[in-house]
Parts: sequence; structure tokens; C-alpha cells
Amino acid sequence: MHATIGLVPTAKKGDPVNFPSYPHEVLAVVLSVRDGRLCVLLWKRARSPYRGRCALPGGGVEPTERLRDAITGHLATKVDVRDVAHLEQLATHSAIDRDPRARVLATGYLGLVPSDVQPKLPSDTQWHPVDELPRTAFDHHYFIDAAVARLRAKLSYTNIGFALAPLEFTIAELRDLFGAALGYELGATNLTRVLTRRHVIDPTERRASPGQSGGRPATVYKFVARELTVTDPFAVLRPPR
Amino acid sequence: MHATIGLVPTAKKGDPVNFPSYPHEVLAVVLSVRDGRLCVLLWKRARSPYRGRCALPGGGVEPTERLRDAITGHLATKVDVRDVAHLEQLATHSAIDRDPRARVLATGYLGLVPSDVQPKLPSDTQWHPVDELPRTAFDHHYFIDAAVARLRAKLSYTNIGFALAPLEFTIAELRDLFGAALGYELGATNLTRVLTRRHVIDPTERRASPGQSGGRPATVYKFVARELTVTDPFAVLRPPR
DNA sequence: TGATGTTTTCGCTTCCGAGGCGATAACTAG
DNA sequence: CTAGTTATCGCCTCGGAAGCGAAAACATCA
Repeated sequence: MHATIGLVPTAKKGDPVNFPSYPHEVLAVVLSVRDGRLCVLLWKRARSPYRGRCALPGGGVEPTERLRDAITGHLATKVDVRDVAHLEQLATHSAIDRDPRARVLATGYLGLVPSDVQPKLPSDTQWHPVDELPRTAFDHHYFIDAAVARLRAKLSYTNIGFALAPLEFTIAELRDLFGAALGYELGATNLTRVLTRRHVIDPTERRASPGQSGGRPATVYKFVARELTVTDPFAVLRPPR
Repeated sequence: MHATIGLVPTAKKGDPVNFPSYPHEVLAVVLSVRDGRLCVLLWKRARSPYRGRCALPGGGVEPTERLRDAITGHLATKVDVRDVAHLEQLATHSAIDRDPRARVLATGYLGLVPSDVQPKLPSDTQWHPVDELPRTAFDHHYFIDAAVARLRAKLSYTNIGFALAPLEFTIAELRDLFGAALGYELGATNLTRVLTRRHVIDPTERRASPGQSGGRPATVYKFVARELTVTDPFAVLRPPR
């Protein structure tokens, strides 16, 4: 069932070399807004178990790899790694029978792809809207739920939106993006003020060309930073200023 | 160095039974307020590597255990498990050389002990204030930093304080508790209103007996729930009501 | 019994960010 | 030049957080 290292005579009890070993896999919940909907990247299993069900991309961990390197490598077989603008660890699941073939520990990651990049996908891989998920294999839906919740929470107190948006965008585009990611519409006026006051986004000199029906051209904005930063040290019980 | 299962002829490539295996350990950052200071439970290593340095309690994972069960079991050798009022997973670290003896993956947990329970500690184990930490073994300080940050963040948007406080307490006691955990003083008046408006704490009928120098007897409060609940769905970009 | 000191608790106020609405700006198409 | 469309800004309200001082509720001591 599970692998165990043979006892080395010189090794002492409590030494990690005596700990039981387990196959470890990494899984990625890659999220992106496609056609105005928040989607997750899934591939269809061709073999048992869970044949025909959709699963998260991922795989094993090589001896020379850290978990983050491992998931980056596995993702490369599904999408161009440079398309992934943000990657963070979610949690590690360890249910005994989460994989019927063996006891496998699984560490999940959240990956985000900007809405303007169009990764070339293998034929077995597709974007699936998170509000119309097919039945998934194994315990993968837990990872997906956690990823969506994490993204939605962080949208309101970090600059994580940079990883969903193009390099440059208008407020209208950003509002649609946030609306899709959050799952509800939000007013345009407030979004600008909140994000600019916090120095999450900045206006540029450029103006967008008006749409087909005319109208005032919109200011083009950009995110100030493209690494994750926390903008607000939380709501209450703040330290004194 | 690391363990690998022998290839089973019938196993197919990509099957988890072919994934490399690694020893896996669980570690607990047990936090509690002792003498008005936020402390972490550490034990002093008697053997190399990192002999004499302080380390987090933890150990290997048995084949029949989930990670949570494993850390619960290991904690039992240090403190009474029933003293731990809250336990949640932090993150999994995977640096190749985080343990010089072998490649070990480590999953950290945050544990909280109420300030009024006095666990019997083994002779090698002690509470250490987090603002006066000794040098720790391995990468354990990363886990400690993450645990303290997690606790401090959740104090302001969840009811996680229930796991630090006695079953019943006065506002003054709670203020000292929160102050120690957060690392800065806070006014007494606001704490009450915020936590009662959110139905995190409730007043009881009982009154505390005044101290030696007299004074109005304080109302005794209690936490409404003793499981983790999120009280505020974050600061901004809230869904419409 | 009354005066004094101590601690808690409540009401009042200020402050600031979130959020909404309408007016105005800035363009296109005819 | 006019009508239509979209973006942006100013002004307002709302609600939670936080601070201060007065009042309440006890103790101790003369």
C-alpha cells in the first residue's frame, strides 16, 4: 500500500529517515475569467479510476523538486507556464482513500491566468465555469472550492486582481472582471476609488478608443505592482496609528 | 536518500503508485497567552542535528492516520490534547535540505490553548514568548511566523479568540488577552461593542467579584460559539445586501 | 452613615471608508 | 450642430470603528 524505508541499523528512533513515506502529488486549480465567467482548467480522464470525469492538472514530485517547482513543471504540459501570473499554496489533503489506487498525499495550489492570454490547451483540457462544474474526480472539488473562496476573499484586501487582468485595462473591463470573479455585479464608481486610494491601480496617460456606439474614451489603468501585496491590515482591532 | 516504491509491472505511468515517496512529518505551532504574553510551545533538542536548539513538537505520519490525526497524536506526548481548543492547517514546506538527515516534507498546524489551562509539560518542553524567541531548529521559525500572523489576522475577522480565552471572562481579561496576542494595547470600550454587535461574545447573568481595591464588579462574558466562524465577509467589495 | 477611591459601563461624538446617485465631461454618428 | 453614448467626478448618506467623559456600582475607611 504505502512505501516504507527499510530500517537502517544506525538510525535512531524518531529520526525522519524512519518515518513512513508516501507518494506525494501536487494539484493546481488554475482560475481565469473566460467570456465573462470565472473558469477552472480541467482535463478529462481517459482511464480508470474516475474514467470520464474531470480532474485537476498535476502529478508527482521529483526528488530534486520543491512542491512549487513540481506543480510548475506539471502545469507546463497543460499551459505555457509564463501565462500563470500568480501561484500560491492552498492546503494539503490526506484522506486515506482519496485515491483508490494508493495512499497519496496531495498539496493543492491556486494558479491565476490573466483574461487576455489564450493558452494553447491539449485536446483533453478545457476551461469550465466554476458555477457549472462537471462531476470531478477524487477529492478535487474540495481544492476547487478552496481556491475560489481564497481568490474571492483576497480580491477585497490584496492586489491579487493583477493576476486576472491584462497589463492595461479600463475600469469597465476591470469591473466586468471583478464581477465575474466575485460572482456578483458591482458599481463602477466605487471600484475606482477604492483601488486608487489604496494605490492598487494607477491611471496611465493613455485613453481607450471609444466603442462602436461612441461615448467618452475611458482612461487606461494599470496595476501598480504585479506581486501579491496586502493592502489593508484587516477590518477591525487595527493597531494604533 | 528518498524512498521509491519498486515498479509494479502492471502499474501504468502517471499512476500515483509510481510517484516518488517521501517521509512526511507534521509540526504544531501551539500558541497560548502566558503571563500576559503570547507564547509558543517548544522543546529543546538533546541530539544532533541542531542539538540544543528549540524545535516544534511533531513527528511522522502513520499509514492509517490523516495529517490532523497525526499531529493530534504527537501533541498528546507534550500536552493534554483536550487542552487544545483549536487546530488548523498552515502550510506544507518542501525545501530539499530543510532536514539534513533526509528529504522530509513537513505540514504545519496552528494550535491554540486557552490561557486558563495549565498543561503539564515534559521537562524538555517550555513556553517561549514569541517576541523573545530562541534560535530554532530546521525551518521551524517559518512555521512560527506564519502561525502568529494567521492568529493575529483571524482575531479581527473571526471568533478565533474563543480558543485563547477561558470559558467565562471579563472584558478586562479579554482585552489583556487580545492585547498580548496582537502585540499592542487596545481600548476596552471598543472591544466590547465590536464583539457583541457581531454576536461573537454574549454577556452572562454573572458578575465578577471586584478586585482587592474595590471597583464596580464586571459583567462576565462568554463566547457564543466554540468553533471557528467567520464574522465578517471582509472589508470591501461586499456583495449587495 | 457618609466620603473617597477604584473599576466598569454607557452615551455622545468624531472620523473615515464604502457605496449610491445625479450632473457634467468627452467623445461618435448623422 | 444635435442627439446619443459612455466615462468621470462631486456630493451625499450610511455604518462601523474608535475615543472621551460622565455615570454606575462596588470597596474601604473615618
